[in-house]
Amino acid sequence: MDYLKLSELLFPDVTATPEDMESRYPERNLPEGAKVTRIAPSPTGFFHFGGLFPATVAERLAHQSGGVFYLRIEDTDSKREVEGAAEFITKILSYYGLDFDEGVTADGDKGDYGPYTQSKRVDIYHVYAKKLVRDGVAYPVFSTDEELDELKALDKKAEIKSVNWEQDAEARREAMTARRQFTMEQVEAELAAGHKFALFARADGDPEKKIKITDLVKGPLEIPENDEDVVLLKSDGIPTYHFAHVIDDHLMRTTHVIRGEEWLPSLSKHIMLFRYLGFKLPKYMHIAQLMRLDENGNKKKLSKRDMGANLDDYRKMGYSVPAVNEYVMTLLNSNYEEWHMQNPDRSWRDFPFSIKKMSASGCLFDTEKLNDVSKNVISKMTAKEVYDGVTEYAKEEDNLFYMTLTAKPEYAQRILSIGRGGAKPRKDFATWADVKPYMAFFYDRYFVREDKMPEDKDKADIVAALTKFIETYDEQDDQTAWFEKCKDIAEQIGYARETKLYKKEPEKYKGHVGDVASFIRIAVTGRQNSPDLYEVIKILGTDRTVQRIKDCIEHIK
RNA sequence: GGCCCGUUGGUCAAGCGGUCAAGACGCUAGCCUCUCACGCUGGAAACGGGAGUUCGAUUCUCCCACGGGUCACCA
Repeated sequence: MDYLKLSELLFPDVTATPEDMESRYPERNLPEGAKVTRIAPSPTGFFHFGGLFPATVAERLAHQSGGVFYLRIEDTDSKREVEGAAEFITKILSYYGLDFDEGVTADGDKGDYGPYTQSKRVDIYHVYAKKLVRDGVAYPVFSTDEELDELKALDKKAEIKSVNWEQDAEARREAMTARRQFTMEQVEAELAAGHKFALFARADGDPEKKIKITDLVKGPLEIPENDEDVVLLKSDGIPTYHFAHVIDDHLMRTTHVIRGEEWLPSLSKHIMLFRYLGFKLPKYMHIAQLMRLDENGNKKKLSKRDMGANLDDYRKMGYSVPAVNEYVMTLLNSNYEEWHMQNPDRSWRDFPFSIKKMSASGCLFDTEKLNDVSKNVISKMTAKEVYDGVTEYAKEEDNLFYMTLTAKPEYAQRILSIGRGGAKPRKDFATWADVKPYMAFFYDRYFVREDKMPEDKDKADIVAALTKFIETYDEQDDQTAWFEKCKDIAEQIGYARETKLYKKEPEKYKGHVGDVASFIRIAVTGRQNSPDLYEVIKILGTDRTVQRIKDCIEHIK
C-alpha cells in the first residue's frame, strides 16, 4: 500500500506539517520545575462537583510552581454541547476562585497556545492525522450508519456478562479486524461517492505484555499494552478525546495531565498514540472519584443525576466559596486540616499542597463535614463579610429578605455582630440560607411567636415577671446591672436568684432566674432559644421590646 | 466476563517492621452557661480474610473476598 498516496487522498487540503506545528507551539520558557496544567471540561452546561477536585489540584500545582494553568474547552461531541456552556464554565470556575493564566475567557482566548477550543483546532488535528496515515499507522473506515449500529450492538453484547461472552468478544474482534482491510481502489471509490470516513489508529500492542508507568497519585502501575484500534477522527472529521488529548496536551506543553481515574483504562491507548506521534509523555495524575452511597449501602461514583453532583447547587444552597474550597482541600490533602489548625487565619491558598499527600482511593461525600468546615469559615468572618455574603445570596434566592436587609444595613450588621469577633465565636451558620431563620425575629415583618411559654409555670408569675421587667427596664443599664434586675424579679415572684440555688434546693423555689430570662426571651423573640438576650434587646430597642412584651401579656391573658 | 484501581472506627484519614494504632467530622457522658451557639474534659468506635517473609507484621509478598472504575465514530 502506498501510504503517501493514501494520505494525500484522505487529506488533500492539509499542507502544514508536524514540524510547522512544533515551531508554532514551541516549548514554554519556564523556570525549572514549573508545572503546566489544565482543566479540560466539556461544554455540557453542567459542572460536576467532583470536577472541582482535579481543577483545584491543577490550579495549585501550577501556581505553586510558577507554572501555567489553563482552560481548554473539549467540545468534540456536538451532540452533548449546550449553548452558552463554555461561558457558564468560565463563570463558575472563576466564582470558585480558580483563575486561569491562559485559555477560553469571556473576552475570547488568552495565551499563545490557542485556540483553546477543540472545535477550532480541527486543522491541527488533521496535520497529525495525515502524518499517521503516511506512516501507515492510521487507516480510514467507511461505514454506513447501519453498520455502525451493528457494531455498537456487538460492543454492547461483548460488555455484558453472558454465557456466550467469549464468542461475543470474538465476533467483535473479527468485525474490528475486518475494518482494517481495504484497497486503494475502494478508498478512491468511497471518496468519489462522497462518503465520509472515520480514521482509526492501528493498535500494535500485545495485552500479555505490560507497560510500566508511574502515576503520581496511584503510584507504579502495570497496564496491558493496547490491542484495540483507536478512533482518531470521527466521520465528521472531529477528533475523539483520545486523539485530541494527545495532540493538545503535547502542543500546549502540558507537563501534568490531571484527570479522574475513570481515564485509567484508556491510558494504554494514549501512551500508544504518544509513541506513534513521537511526543514526550506527560506526567499523569489520576484522581480518585468522589462517591455517594446507593440504596444498598454501596459506594457509587457521584454521577450527574445524583443529589449534590451539580457544583452550582452549592451556591444555590448558600454555601460560601471559601467553605467549598476548604472542604475540597480537606479531602484532597490529608494534612490540610492539621495545617489549618496551626494556621487558622491563613487562606487555603497558602497551604503547601503536596502530591504525596493525595489519597489513591475514592471518598464519600460528607455533608456533615462540609457543614462543619463551613461553620468554621463563616464564624471567622466579620459582620460585614457575613452581611455581604447573605445579601448576595438573598438577592438571588429571596428578594424580600434582600430588601429587608439592605433597607437597614447597619441594623443587620449589628445583629450579625452578636457573639462575633472573639476567640470563641458563635457558629450558627453553615450556609447563607441559615441566616434568615436565625435573625428573622429582629424584623417585625418576619416575627412570629413560634414557642409558647412553659406549661409548668404559673401564668400569673409569668405575667408578673414580664410586667416588672417592663417597669424596671432601663436601656442605660450595662449587662451586669440588667441581669441583676432579672434576678430581683426572680426573687420577687418566688424564684431563685441563681440557677445553682435552685438546683441545690429545688423544692424551695418555683423556678429560677433562668426561667425569668426564658419568659422574657419568648416574649421578645417568640422563641425559646436566641443569642444573648441583653444584646438582642439592645438592638431591638426599648420601644419594640416593650411592645412585644405587652402583646405577649395580652396573649397569655 | 476481561482489564485496571482500591480496602485502618459510621465518614475523612495519620501510619511508611516494634505505637497503649494519631487527629478531624458525626455520635455520646459531663462541665461551663439566662436559653441557644460556642468552649472545655472524657467515652464508645478501626487495621476485610488466609498463607508466607521476619525475632516481630496494620506496614513487605502472594492468594482470596469485597468495593469501585472501564470495555463508543461520549468525554
